[in-house]
Amino acid sequence: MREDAATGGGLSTGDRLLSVIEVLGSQDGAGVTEVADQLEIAKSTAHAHLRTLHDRGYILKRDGTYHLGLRFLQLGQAAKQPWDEYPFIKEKVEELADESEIRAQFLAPEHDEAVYVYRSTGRHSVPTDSRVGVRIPMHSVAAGKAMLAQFPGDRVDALVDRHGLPAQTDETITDRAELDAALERVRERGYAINEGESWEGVRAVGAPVLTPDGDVFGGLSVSGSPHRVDPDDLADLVMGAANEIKLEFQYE
Amino acid sequence: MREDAATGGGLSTGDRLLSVIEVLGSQDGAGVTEVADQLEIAKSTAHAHLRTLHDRGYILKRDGTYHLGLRFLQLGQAAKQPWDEYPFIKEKVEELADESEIRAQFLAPEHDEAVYVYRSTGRHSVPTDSRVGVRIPMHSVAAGKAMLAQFPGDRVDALVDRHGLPAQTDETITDRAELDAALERVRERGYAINEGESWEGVRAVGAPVLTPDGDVFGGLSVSGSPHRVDPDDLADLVMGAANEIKLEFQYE
DNA sequence: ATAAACGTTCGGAAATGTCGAACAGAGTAG
DNA sequence: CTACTCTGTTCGACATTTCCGAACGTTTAT
Repeated sequence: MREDAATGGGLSTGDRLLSVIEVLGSQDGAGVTEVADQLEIAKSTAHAHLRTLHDRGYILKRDGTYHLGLRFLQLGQAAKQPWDEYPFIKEKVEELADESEIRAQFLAPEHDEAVYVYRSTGRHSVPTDSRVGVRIPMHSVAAGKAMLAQFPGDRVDALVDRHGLPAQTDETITDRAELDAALERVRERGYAINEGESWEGVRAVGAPVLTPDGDVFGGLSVSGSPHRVDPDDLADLVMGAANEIKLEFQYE
Repeated sequence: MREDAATGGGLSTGDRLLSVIEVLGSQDGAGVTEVADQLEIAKSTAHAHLRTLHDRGYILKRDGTYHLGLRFLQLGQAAKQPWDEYPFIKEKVEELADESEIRAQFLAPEHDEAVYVYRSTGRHSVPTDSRVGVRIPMHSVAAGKAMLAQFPGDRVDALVDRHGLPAQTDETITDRAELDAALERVRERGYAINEGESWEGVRAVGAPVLTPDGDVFGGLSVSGSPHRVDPDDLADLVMGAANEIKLEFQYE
């Protein structure tokens, strides 16, 4: 998959350990042979890695296959902590979902991708945090485009160089010039629209969340089927919420 | 800390990588030198590990120090998935918190420890998932004792051999005979009580959550200051909720 | 009962992680 | 403004480790 480890002073063994973790995370449960096959390493090697993770309590055996253990839940909470420090972000997401009666979400930029940090489906919500932690290319979601539009040009350049503009649907922007035009429109309007660019038949309206200093802190969006998402109605709501978060930072 | 890696076919490099992750997770942010000092390894070694994690997108630099990245949030969600498969568990925790008007939680047994999976403080909750993912010795919490009481004797033996009975407060059970007596009482009554054994001034009532097959699936408990926690009132509520979860499994 | 698949152990060859020293850069105190 | 200290970074060489393949034991399927 990646050869980055050898290139540039990384540790290939550690790299492989992470690959093993990813294999276990991307499916529910895998055995020694399955891990070895997927990573194209010897069974005995896969076994050694799994043993390391098991001895340390990071994975466990259930029904004869290995699974990620709850230690990752602890690490995940630790990783999320910087956002939990500002509880009003989660509150605003819930407010937004309640008022708009569609899904609302807050995404954070990380390593040039957008990551779902909070999500709410309003008062009548299915209580599970579906999609939390999921990474998605920034150019393919409304909140991501809203953030991109705030980045300096060279940062966008670097991002596109590294990841390209992978298509999620037929509507995804895959052309650099088209992206620039879209970002320019976002800056003019102050909000971004996603018209089936990440999932067919899903429309979203997103706005950037800035710190008082003007740094991009994340992106806020609401999404749902097109007939329930009217940008003219929702843009002010989303931008307002984003701005309220910005103001809350003042009192920290 | 641990020398387990060398002993028994583990990979010491991978072991060290996990240690680096733990250092970053146990505090907010650490630099190369700090990691090296804490693990007593060369700065250049710590640097190599951090680079590996950084190149793979697992950690990131913020304000000049390294922090866990949101990729761990994704792994954490994957680790939690087996419980999210049964949404009624989370629902029952919330019900329990609403009805008792104190905190309610569901803990899962893993690697001989109890891990907070769900937690609710009722309708007027602070919405953050505080304590989720935290690991705690089973003998020191109500839900943990409730689970322990269901384990076969040799499993309790193995657990005590491995971890001992570390004290959290002056009230924590640290004597094996005393633990056995306590577990026997739990079995008689059907529920466990925690009287300041994990935190001073916190009382809890817990019950085991079993599968229809009789396996221990987890533990449910409510907790709060003693004057708000009357075991005679709450035991039936907690045991009832635990039993309802058991019944829900039937329809899966 | 036989076969096939899986997890596990082991030794040796080859690859790689570790260390320390040296370099560069940022920040601070004088 | 300079000197000093702290940080993060690079590099080469040695020693350690990882990795593989083959063989063994165990379970599941035919």
